[in-house]
Amino acid sequence: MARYRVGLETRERILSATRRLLAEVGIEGVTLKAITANARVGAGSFYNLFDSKDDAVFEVVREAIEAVDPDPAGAGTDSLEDLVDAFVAFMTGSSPIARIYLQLAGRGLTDPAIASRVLRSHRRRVERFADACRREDPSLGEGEAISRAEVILGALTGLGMTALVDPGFDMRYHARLLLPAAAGAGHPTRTG
Amino acid sequence: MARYRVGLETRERILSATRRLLAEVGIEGVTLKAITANARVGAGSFYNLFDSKDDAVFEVVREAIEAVDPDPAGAGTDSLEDLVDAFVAFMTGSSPIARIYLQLAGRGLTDPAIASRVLRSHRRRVERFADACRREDPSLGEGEAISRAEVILGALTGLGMTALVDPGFDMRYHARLLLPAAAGAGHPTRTG
DNA sequence: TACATCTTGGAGTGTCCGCTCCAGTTCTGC
DNA sequence: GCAGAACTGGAGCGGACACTCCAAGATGTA
Repeated sequence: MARYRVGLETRERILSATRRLLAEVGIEGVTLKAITANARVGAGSFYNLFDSKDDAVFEVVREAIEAVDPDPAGAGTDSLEDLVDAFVAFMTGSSPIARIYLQLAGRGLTDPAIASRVLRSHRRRVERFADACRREDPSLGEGEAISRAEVILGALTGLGMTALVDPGFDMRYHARLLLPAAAGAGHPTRTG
Repeated sequence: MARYRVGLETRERILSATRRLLAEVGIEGVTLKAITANARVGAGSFYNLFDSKDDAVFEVVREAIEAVDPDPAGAGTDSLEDLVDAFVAFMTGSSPIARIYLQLAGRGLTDPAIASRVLRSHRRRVERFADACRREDPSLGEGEAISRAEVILGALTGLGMTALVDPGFDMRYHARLLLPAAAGAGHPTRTG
């Protein structure tokens, strides 16, 4: 929509403001008024550059998720431990995008449009983890690797949630417990 | 606040309507208007019986969480597998409270009042899982048991989230992977 | 029965929201 | 340096929201 230089600059200013606000007040607190005030821009300018408020929010989240990728080139050099550590850093680090991401996921539970976007991102991440699993243990089948990835990633998400709600929770410690655990589990087993 | 019989009945009708609406439209879609219309009650009656809309929502969630407890008496007879299965059923079963619970947790990420309620419930559940871990392996220390419980529960929460967003996801299968996995992990270990 | 207290409905209040509209301005290609 | 398209701010719209107010009626108590 933006073609002139000034328009593109305004667009960036709006995205910055949105990013800042998401970090400060979470996804529920971000209003159009706050965004435009923060970006020093009129509502008309905003709608000249974005189709809706959510459009800007999604754009910010998308960019932020891309930014934390430890191997954006897809060289396939990251170990499972690297990925887990990166995820922990992502959840507990200074970037607030993890909180936003989980809030979006929560919304996705009743909003199909959001759900599809969240799922797409989740599946990409599962693939990445599965690849690392197979690199670590080449005898693994593809399905097994995906299962392990799903479990580790699910666990990390849940632990991240706990960490975000409970500041005293040591996510790194608990996440590390997953590494040997996941390596030992290949098939669903009855224990009782 | 309610003392007469009619007031108590109205209160129940309001809670029923809230419960029904939470199930149908999720936590974001529940409005006061919808609740009062559904309960066939005026706004004034609502506020005669509840302090706020959230009050009614929390009450419903609280009751629902109590209802799914497989061992409400606290007899200590539930195995880890029982608890995991119960959690899976809770997440994938017909009751919509799991979805609401996760949505509340998401809100808790930026709303401290909600966060404290969510955390309280989470800690109770962790304790229950930890007790089951120690029953399964009495040599376990208290801290170790809590760690295992935290990991299993975190994983279940994350897997539950995936299951709710992705209807094709087999949560039961993946949750079972956690059982032998958790049993083998006691201390954080470096693997790389 | 007498009467204090509780319950009721729903019109109304204040607030906030996302978004539209548009007249005026700035930008860029030619 | 002109034409036309892109950009701008901000008043204002329509509607949703949680919540208040209160007169009238129902209920429980002595």
